[in-house]
Amino acid sequence: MDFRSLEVFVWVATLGSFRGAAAKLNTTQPAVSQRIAQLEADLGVQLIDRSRRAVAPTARGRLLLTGAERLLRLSAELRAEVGSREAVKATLRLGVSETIVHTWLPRFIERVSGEYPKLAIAIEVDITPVLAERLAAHEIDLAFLLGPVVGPATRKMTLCRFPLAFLASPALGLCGRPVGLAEVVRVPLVTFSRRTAPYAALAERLAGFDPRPRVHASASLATVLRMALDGIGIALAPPAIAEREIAAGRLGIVEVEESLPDLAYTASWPAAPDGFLAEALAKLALEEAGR
Amino acid sequence: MDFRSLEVFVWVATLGSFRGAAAKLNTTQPAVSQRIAQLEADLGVQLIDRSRRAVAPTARGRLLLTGAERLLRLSAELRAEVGSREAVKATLRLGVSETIVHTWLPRFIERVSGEYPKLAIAIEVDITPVLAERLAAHEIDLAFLLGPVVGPATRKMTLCRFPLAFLASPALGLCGRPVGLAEVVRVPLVTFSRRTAPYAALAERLAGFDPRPRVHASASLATVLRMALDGIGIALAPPAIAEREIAAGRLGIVEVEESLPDLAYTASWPAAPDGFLAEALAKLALEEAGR
DNA sequence: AGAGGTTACGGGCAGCGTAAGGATC
DNA sequence: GATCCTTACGCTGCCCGTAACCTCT
Repeated sequence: MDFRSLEVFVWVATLGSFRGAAAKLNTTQPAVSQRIAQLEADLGVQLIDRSRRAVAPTARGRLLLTGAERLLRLSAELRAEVGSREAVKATLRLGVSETIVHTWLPRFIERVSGEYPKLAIAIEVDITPVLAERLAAHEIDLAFLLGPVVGPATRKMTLCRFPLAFLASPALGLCGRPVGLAEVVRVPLVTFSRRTAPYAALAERLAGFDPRPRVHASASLATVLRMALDGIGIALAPPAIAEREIAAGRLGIVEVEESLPDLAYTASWPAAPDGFLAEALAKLALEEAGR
Repeated sequence: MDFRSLEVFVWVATLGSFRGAAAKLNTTQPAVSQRIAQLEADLGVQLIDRSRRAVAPTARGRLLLTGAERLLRLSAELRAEVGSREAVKATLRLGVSETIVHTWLPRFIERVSGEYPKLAIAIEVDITPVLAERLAAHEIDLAFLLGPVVGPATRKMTLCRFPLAFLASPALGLCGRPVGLAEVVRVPLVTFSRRTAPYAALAERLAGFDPRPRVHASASLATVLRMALDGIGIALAPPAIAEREIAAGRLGIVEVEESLPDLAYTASWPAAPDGFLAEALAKLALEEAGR
């Protein structure tokens, strides 16, 4: 009975699948089989009921599950307490919204590399709903994304709020004076992907307009900016992602009275026994995002 | 960081010695060295201060010590909770007083073999003070001996009480009628080894007699009985050890008014992280001793 | 000089991945 | 028949024990 076997068992019992546990643990399915078989032989007890398609822990297995989760949690806490950060050697899969990539993610990565030099971070950039799914499927360990993730098995921490603004090329002549929304929407708007919360909020706000304003959506925030820079449309995005362009005068903030809700970004991670590192990184992210 | 490394570390930190830990864990000193070095590399922290003759844990090491003890205790509890007794595979070193060997130890061994078929028990028979020392030195894991063991790091459980009696060969003509102590001590007494509590109690009781009664002491209880059977003296011992001889009429109980204190036997085991099995066996012993 | 910890080296075994086999829906 | 778990097999790497070395008292 070692930590590794307990970890494998916890994932098999939680996911109800040997293959799923193998995928989660970056190993092969026979390796998982072998560890479970060995654990059962070691304890002299059947732990997993394999008779059905979806495997499930037996009564004894459920007993072990709670105990194993506690042991793994305590061992992770102990590691964090006595071990040096320099010695943390692992790979953490991080999902991030593009907004964050263009704001404080570089600072965060720098900070993590300094504090955990042996920690490898695998970054996945995608829109919030995709990341939320991957988080639920345990395919990423930590995500910085828009709004809280629903689901009981997820822990979260609010990181930062970005106000939304209309960003336009100065060539459009909309900057430097108060402008009504009706005037703005004569030019196409360019914003986040259709499946995101800001797009939905914008669509709701524009519902009454006739003719219906044109709204372009891009899954790539960099592309949104590019389109605004080229005068194709007005970007609805956090000014924070375009600091350089605004400072250089290539983009300006359109002074619209009506405000859209801020974008609240949160860190989310599964409340799994290996979530301790994710929580530590979330705290670091909070520090960096707050600057 | 696995259970084995934590166990090795706990013993090194507790005993203040690599060699001592190796002896306790039935392995070699280099193996202990390697495990500690590996644990330190794994955590990226120095855990043991080797600068002095008696090694000691560093500040970080003390942190790890408390956490490791808790983890080991919890894992032992988890094993006991979900694992089957048939699967318990270990060697437990048991120290027993000779009295118990001659009474309920065979029943106890039988019972343990039934409940824990893969558990090997190494029995050491000796007098209580020797066993208490060996217990303190972690050279035995569990002891059934006379009276409680002093020491803060020891847990105990009262098992049984044996009344003391004077056992004499019927040829001496002392059985079957009330006899005063003064008459008894005309014959030499034969009892436990000089270093034991019953011997001390007897010596105190006989302090006022003149001439001083002769008292033979034997480290072997079987020899005490042999001497009584041969009429060399009167045995002061629990009748329970001589049931067969009494039933066969080869020994009789001398009816002396003044009674000596009962012998109270206890199970004792170190409050070490691996004491869980010892505790379970002590409970079994309590059941068998109570019959 | 002796006791105690470290380093070096060789053998054994557990654990993993690949590949083939069997059971269940 | 497709999916999922088990079994078989070869390999790598860890861990242990033996032995030689270093250090401190």
